[in-house]
Amino acid sequence: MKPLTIGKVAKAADLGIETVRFYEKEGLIDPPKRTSANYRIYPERVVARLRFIKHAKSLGFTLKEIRELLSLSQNPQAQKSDVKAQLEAKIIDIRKKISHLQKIQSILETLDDCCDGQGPTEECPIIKALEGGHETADGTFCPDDCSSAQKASDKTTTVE
Amino acid sequence: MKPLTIGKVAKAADLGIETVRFYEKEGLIDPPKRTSANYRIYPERVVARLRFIKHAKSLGFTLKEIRELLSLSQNPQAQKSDVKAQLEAKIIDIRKKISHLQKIQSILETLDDCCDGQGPTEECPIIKALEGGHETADGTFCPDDCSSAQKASDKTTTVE
DNA sequence: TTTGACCTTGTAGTGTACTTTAGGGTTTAT
DNA sequence: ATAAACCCTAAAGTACACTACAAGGTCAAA
Repeated sequence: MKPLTIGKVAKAADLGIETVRFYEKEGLIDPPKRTSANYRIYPERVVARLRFIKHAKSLGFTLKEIRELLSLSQNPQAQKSDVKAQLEAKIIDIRKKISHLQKIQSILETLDDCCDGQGPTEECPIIKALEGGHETADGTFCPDDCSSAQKASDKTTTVE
Repeated sequence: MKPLTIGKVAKAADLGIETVRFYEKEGLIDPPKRTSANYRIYPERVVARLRFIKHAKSLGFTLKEIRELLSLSQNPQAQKSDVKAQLEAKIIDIRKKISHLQKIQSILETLDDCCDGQGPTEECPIIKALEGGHETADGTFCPDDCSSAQKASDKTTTVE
């Protein structure tokens, strides 16, 4: 009755039409059959697949990783443990990102503490700290002596 | 005596030559004067500026934000509180990223727990969950009923 | 019948931060 | 003198995931 055109599947999966075509081009969904007017007509199950893509993406999987997950889900030889392994790799990945951000957060907080926010930027300890400092093994900045910079700053700004 | 050419400042700041030229094009460092052969000759202080850029970048600032920080540091009208405000905005930014990743992490762990990793992918509860589910206000996936999916899976896989 | 909503293709643009390539000229060391 | 090491420009390429545009063809309703 109602052929499932691209606009309908896009709406059902809450994606843009262009995105659906893009996913076809990227091999994430199969090229569907066409009407005589060359319109794409999809089977119902493509909606679940598009939802899968959307949800996996929101959990931090890249399209490349999603392509792998989809091929696992379609391969009768594949084991659930293969999917589980991909998932666990992503968990590790996310944990690493979190701990990197936490490290950055604590450095930013240190820098924030080292400036009292009084006066012009000429003697700004934050800027001074970023001009000096060094990098740790992972390339992240690390201030050399923020606390002493704060002391110096205190001395110059608290003389009354 | 030894003119500070682009190769020397790049090395001193631990950046590629191309990156230094790129930062000039992007307005992060001033165009330096040139020799008669059109070679760039830098003042000493450009090294501190490049180090500043590198360090700020490693703390999660974008080039655009760094440009703003640099213009604050050069503006005699600017207050330290302006720099501090930028820093605090970035801290909030990083905190948001961390909490988003923590949310994702817990969802991924839930999904991981809901699969025993036994057997082929046909009945994979992880894939099933990602095809269903819904999105929360921020667009992140949320499984509908992972525990019940696990129960169903248990039933089919533990019959002996 | 004509208007508007839908569909088609291919190509180009977006943002971020570079990196690479092509095709030269210059300086320094041997 | 010549070769290696350095410098120059402009443009294109990279990765990621779309998004927009141009220039059409098709379908349903008023």
